[in-house]
Amino acid sequence: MQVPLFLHHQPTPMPPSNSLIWFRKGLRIHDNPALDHAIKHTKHLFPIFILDPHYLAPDLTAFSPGSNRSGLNRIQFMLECLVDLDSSLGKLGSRLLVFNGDPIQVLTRLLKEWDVKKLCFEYGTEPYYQDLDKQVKSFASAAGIDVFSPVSHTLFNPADIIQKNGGRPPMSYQSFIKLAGNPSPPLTTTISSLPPVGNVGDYEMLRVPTIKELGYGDNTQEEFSPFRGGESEALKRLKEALGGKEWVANFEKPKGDPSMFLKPATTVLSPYLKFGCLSSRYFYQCLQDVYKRVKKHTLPPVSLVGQLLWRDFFYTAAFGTSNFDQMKGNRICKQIPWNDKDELLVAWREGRTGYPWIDAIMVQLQKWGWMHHLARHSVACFLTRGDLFIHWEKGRDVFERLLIDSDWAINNGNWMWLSCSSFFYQYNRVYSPISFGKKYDPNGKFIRHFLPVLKATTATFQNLDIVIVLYSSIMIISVTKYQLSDMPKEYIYEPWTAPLTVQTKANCIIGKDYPKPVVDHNIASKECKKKMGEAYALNRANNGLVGEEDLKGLRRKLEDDQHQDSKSRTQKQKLVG
DNA sequence: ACGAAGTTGCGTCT
DNA sequence: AGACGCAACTTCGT
Repeated sequence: MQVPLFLHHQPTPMPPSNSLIWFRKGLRIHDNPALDHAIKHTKHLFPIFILDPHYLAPDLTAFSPGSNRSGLNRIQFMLECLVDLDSSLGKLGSRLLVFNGDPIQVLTRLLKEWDVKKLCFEYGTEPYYQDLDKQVKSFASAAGIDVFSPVSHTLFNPADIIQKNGGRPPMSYQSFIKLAGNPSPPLTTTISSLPPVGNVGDYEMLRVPTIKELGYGDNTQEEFSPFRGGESEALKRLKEALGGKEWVANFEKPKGDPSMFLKPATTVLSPYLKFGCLSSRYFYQCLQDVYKRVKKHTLPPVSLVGQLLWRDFFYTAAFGTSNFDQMKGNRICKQIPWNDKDELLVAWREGRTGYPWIDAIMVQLQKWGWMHHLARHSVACFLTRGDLFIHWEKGRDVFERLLIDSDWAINNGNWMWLSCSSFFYQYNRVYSPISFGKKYDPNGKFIRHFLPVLKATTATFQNLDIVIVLYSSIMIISVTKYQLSDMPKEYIYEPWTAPLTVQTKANCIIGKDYPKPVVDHNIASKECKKKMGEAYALNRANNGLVGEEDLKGLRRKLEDDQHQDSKSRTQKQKLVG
């Protein structure tokens, strides 16, 4: 049923006044309870978005172009979301007012100067929003401003689930499902027009800025994400996905092919859910509608609906766990003596581990800001418990910066999952950086696509710029030298095993044109499993309360053991030789 | 206390 | 393609 907007009867004696909707996530018109509420009984509506310099100021010291919090792909994606939102608001007789500055300062000033009586914004469950919103709400209540802050980013209210579970978030998916039940349906109101924007006073009205205007103009990124931001794009993408009825009904997440990139094996709706361009409740309802029209469909956890529930599962766990984004002081996180080998971290980050499958995925991350979830698993396992034994927080930082869909709860949750720090504990199951990719893509098409030329790392490109100026012909040679694409498929996953004649013919000498593997997977994974076993034992013995000193002690012991092992390996090799 | 189950491992066998 | 051993984790429910 559609109700004309200004006929809503409000049992309030007050005359219509000014409302402000503050967009943060939830960059959409459809199923937007904060917007729906903001337009009721309202004379003027001020729709605002605040560009926070703490988040967006360019940072030249970061390892990739962008701000200190985000790479360029996600900033670009967000700006596209804002442009689309502005255009949608425009069609309804309004517009998006964009401001620059500290959110609290900007917001409190605007509320005062515009005589706002009602402030609406989507509830934020992340610590960042919890802190921010506490300040905003206390200001509003002192100033006599009504605040409406509905939970509409997730299917459920995490607080409800935690309460139902006796105050703690459920730690397994099945127990979460049992508690969750069915989500409430999305709003059905269709907005046909919006109250006019009031007099904005002396403010200079910014349009949504471009990447260049934000000061990232001289970026060295060579290829941008193929995914465009915005609600319109989200709904288009959703419609396309839902059109494949059978595909939706038969979707099984673990069976997806991580090497598909021209036509990804998943919906790629995650970035739109992250920014709230797509309502999770609307998506959920659309999926239920498809299920009703087919005979048989897959079920959680592997189905598409199951994926939405995973999202809520992690949001709930994150909301109910202090220090969710770190190992120390995190009740649910195993204390593990990860090592601190920066050169290995950088090799992983820049896609030069010497394992083409791993490196190609990391290049896809740099260029596209998106990879298939199994590809994420593969590289996350490799960095942490599988091969390099580097802290999951370091990998988390890289993903958080570069993924266009990076989402605080989900990203941290998955890093704990993959590193066997929480949620998942079967550390003996290690992804092979060789055979895992091979089983989907035996010819190495994915590798050949993402590793044909030099990677778009800042350092490399800075060096190259100089080369271009001075010796342009040499540059061309050095680029072609890095080709891995001609490596025969027998060796594409393990190029170091190719005979020198093959390497020469492929124009790719291992150790010179493409790196040698940074670790031997067979040895490294065995050592990692052993370390995990000892770390688990320590956590068990200390009943989860592992102190700094305990961890230091175990780290020393493990390093000694490893030293002994490698010594005996060398001796064995000598004997064999 | 105990058993069952757990979104997505690998290698080897048939 | 599917089953099994590998070696064994935790959480949840009884």
